[in-house]
Amino acid sequence: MINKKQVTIKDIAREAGVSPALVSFALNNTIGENGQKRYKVNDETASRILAIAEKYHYTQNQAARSLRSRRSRAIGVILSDISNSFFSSIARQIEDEAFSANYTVLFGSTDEKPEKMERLIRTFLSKGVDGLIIVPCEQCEPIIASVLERGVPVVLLDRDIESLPVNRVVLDNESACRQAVQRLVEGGYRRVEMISYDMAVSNIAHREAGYRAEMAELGLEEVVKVHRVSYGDVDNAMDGCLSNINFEETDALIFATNTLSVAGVKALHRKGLALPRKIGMVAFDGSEAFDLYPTSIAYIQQPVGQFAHEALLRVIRCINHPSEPAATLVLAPNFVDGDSVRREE
Amino acid sequence: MINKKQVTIKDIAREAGVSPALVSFALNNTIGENGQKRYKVNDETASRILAIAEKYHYTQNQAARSLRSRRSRAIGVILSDISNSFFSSIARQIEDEAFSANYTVLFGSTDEKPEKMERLIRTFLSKGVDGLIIVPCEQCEPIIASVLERGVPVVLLDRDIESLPVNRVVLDNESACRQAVQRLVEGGYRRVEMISYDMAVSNIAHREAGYRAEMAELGLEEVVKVHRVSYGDVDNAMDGCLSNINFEETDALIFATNTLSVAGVKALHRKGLALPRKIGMVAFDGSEAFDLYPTSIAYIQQPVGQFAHEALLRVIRCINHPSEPAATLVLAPNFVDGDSVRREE
DNA sequence: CTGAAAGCGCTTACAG
DNA sequence: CTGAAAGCGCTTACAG
Repeated sequence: MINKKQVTIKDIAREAGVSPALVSFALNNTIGENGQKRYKVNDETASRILAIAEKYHYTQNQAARSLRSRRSRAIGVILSDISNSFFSSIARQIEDEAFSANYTVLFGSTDEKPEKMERLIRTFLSKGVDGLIIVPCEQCEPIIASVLERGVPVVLLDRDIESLPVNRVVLDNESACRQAVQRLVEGGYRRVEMISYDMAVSNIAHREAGYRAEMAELGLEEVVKVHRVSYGDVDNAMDGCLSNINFEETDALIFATNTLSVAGVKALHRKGLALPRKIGMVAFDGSEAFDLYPTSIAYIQQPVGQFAHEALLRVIRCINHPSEPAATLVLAPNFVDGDSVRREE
Repeated sequence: MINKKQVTIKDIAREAGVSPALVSFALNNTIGENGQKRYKVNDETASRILAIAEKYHYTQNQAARSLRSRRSRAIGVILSDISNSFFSSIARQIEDEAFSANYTVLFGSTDEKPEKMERLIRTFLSKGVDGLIIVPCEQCEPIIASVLERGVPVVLLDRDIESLPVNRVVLDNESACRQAVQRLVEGGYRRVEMISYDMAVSNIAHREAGYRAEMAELGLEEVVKVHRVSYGDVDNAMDGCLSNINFEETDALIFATNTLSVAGVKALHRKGLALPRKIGMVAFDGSEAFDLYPTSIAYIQQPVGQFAHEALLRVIRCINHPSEPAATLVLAPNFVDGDSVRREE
């Protein structure tokens, strides 16, 4: 920014008749997170300094501060796609809470591409972020491992990389899908299949595992079937996927992500398959799109607020206490009931 | 970030047997936007330097760079709410294009509150952003004026503040709503009313003005009516708003924003008012929610990509050529047809 | 084409 | 409780 005449600590020091260092102390004590002052400054001089700072609308030069203190008070958040509602909601909450905690946040979207992940991490690191919240994509374990080696605080969000000693906040995906199976079977469906992504990430894997486990538990292993569509043009892929399903046999579908769920309902609609009579379903995450659909759709609700809150909390804690061991937080899903799990007789 | 042993320009200089300054020149020439080199470095030494930098995974310390060059290569983007799909799509596009242009972006959401706007601007400025893209909210003219006075490059997005000498990228809101009226009237509706926000921002004002102007032009001024709901809990507000409308008289509704449109369709649905027989409508922006609705809904489509692209382009141009006069870009809306504007006889 | 020097604005030990 | 000094890593004129 081209600032004609930015007021500096020196200007304030001159006017107050003290040293620049003292101004720095005074200023940072007001900004300090907890009540206690690290460097005690005479209350009187402090308030004189603050008054002058106020008068000139002094704003700290973050670049100088970061350079010297090796802290940027910025964190990087790397998501799959910030225009996906699940991630944009999380982004919004992180933004708000980070702001309150006096941090700014940089967002980046990977589109599930490891190259983008790498570029984003590099950029954010050169910007000097104090920590990273990351939704890992396929094949990015080595990248994240190298970040950890450099001692950068990292929290993995939504998806896990089990082999890494890293903080994580994830959903209990297995139990989520177990519950989905249970409800559908209780509702009168038997041949429950899953539509998932062709993507090697932990949440997808656990959702599939939960589905399989519960089907087995209910003695339905012989009808287990997971259809996988590739990430990208979902609407198209979904039409293709559904055309491979024999709906005379298949009773119900569980969709493994929010995007798949919305695309799925649309595709079923296009095929003229009536919910819940012809086919039952459970979605992952709610959507505005369901509100106007004639049948209320049951879905697995993720605690978005908790995701955001916990991830931020943990990354900040990790910044302030780098030696604490990494922790895993598994959040409980909430099943939201709907008519789409009740076959009408 | 606590970096045990970050490689600096000095380390590279030592290994290459040159001065730190030369390393800086060499590095920045590769990074330089256009082909021409500002400081010419011997090709051989340059490539030697680059090889060493590569070898040690050198990443520039942005804080130092910003402090010295007074450029951060960061821009701040202040929106109403990044979890609103219109804004999150714009955010995503800005993020991508900024990344390609070697800029990082900071996002902030105002929730239409001038205090938040002010805090965000202060924070971003202290972070040293090179420029700002702002969706102004009510009562923030003085704040933005003071930013302009400081010489900070600003582009206003989506909404205008006419009194300010500032760059802007906005929609031709008036023509958008004129068209909406035309289509509804052509489709057999007469008593067209508008549902808008109780908010003093330019786009809302122009949408209302367009509606009024076209109604007048068609000789329907006596049935002009604008209902205003307050920003916040839209679903609730919408129910309240609709309960004040006599649907024996009112023929059709134009909704002034995307949030109002979705809330509107839902509320009409709850009231059991069938589209398009009982009531016609035009939405502002499309929505996933409409895809599953039995009647296809006509809407005014905003060129989201252009919004993002042009705003970024202009803020960067303004950063590089601060003396160029401010310019206004008015984007054309696109009317997407649907059955909701055709009254069935 | 290359080097030495100054300095961006701040914080951080270190003395007093 | 307060001050003087050094230095974070880089870029930028200025000489050569």
